Amino acid sequence: MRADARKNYSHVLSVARDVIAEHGVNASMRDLARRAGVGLATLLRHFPTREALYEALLCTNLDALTQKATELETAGSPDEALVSWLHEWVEFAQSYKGVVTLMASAHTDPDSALYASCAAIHSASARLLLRAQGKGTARADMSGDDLFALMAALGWAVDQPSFAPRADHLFHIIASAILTSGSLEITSGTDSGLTS
Amino acid sequence: MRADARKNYSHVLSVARDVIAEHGVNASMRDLARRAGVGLATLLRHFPTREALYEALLCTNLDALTQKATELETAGSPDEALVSWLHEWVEFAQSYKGVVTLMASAHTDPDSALYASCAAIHSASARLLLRAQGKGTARADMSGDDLFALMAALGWAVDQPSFAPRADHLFHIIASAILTSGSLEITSGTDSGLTS
DNA sequence: ACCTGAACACCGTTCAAGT
DNA sequence: ACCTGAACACCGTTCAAGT
Repeated sequence: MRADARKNYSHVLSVARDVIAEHGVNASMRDLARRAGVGLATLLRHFPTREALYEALLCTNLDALTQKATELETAGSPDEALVSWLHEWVEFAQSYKGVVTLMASAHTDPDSALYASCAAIHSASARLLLRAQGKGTARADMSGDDLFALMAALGWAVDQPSFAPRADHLFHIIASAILTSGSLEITSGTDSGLTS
Repeated sequence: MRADARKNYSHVLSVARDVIAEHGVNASMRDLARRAGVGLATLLRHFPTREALYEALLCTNLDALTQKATELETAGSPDEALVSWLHEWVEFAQSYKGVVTLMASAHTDPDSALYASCAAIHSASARLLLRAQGKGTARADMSGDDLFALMAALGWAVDQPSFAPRADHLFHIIASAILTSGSLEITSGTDSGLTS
């Protein structure tokens, strides 16, 4: 890659970070190009699709997320690990408005630039679930697909402005729906160690 | 309303039913007008916003839904009523692609044409929840807002093509997250510990 | 009263022309 | 190699002109 190209590439990426923080993942590409001071066609050759842009934008976050999952696989109790993982996920979901919807549709489209990242998160989740199920602390009648769907649904909900105020509580309800018992305090008021 | 206006109104509505069944709630208004053989401006004066169109389109469904809720308030056990209500909701959510997202954003916007319908469903849900909580068969630490958020999240999930195959099971998981025990089989043998 | 074409300001895609 | 303006086919909004 030529020097000017590289400069454009990284500059667009940094401007994109600001723009989607403001307007969410459906922000206008044209507007983004304008704010980056670059031709629209230039932006689109670096990132042919919206998803390609977000893949580049989120790859470090997504890698950190799956990295965290592998750490959790050997640390602490299986149920605590699962809850911690869920917590990480929700924090990620809240980082950029609309990112969950994007990933939910990408994770079944092998052509999507986000497909691999989704698959990684999906399988990391499934491993943590399986470990907890082995100990009997997670619902036995749940598949990796179910867990991913619940994660996506929870992530979508907390992303809605109207539901965001209840995010912590919704997290708690979903978490207790996944786990079978014990490790999670149900009683209201106490913060059940969800802070990472 | 003049005769020709009335004819346009109802014809647009019937064409809209087909178009959104095909393309979901984000179908192009322009395309809809074309298919209805009517000027775009005409369509937009009958239905100034997309939500106004869907309010007119869904009002019978939505009325039937809240009607069903009031019936359930006095019929059967509170927990069974709640599950039946949840079932009705999911069926509605699946009737038109994207309708849940539309309602989730409408339900906090008093200016939306769908606001009243959302509020009606919200409060009907809250009443059914309260009755079940009175009998101790629904989580005590859950508000009407939480229930509505869970309903929306579930409705969103089953609307995603990738999650639709697991719709029944996701329904089951969410239902058992709301209820405390008993009427719904949760996991084999073990008591779920979901009691509040 | 009601309908309509057209102008407007957007959007993402594509490509020939520039350096 | 890489960038860019412009043309293209869309979108929803608005309004003056028609009946």
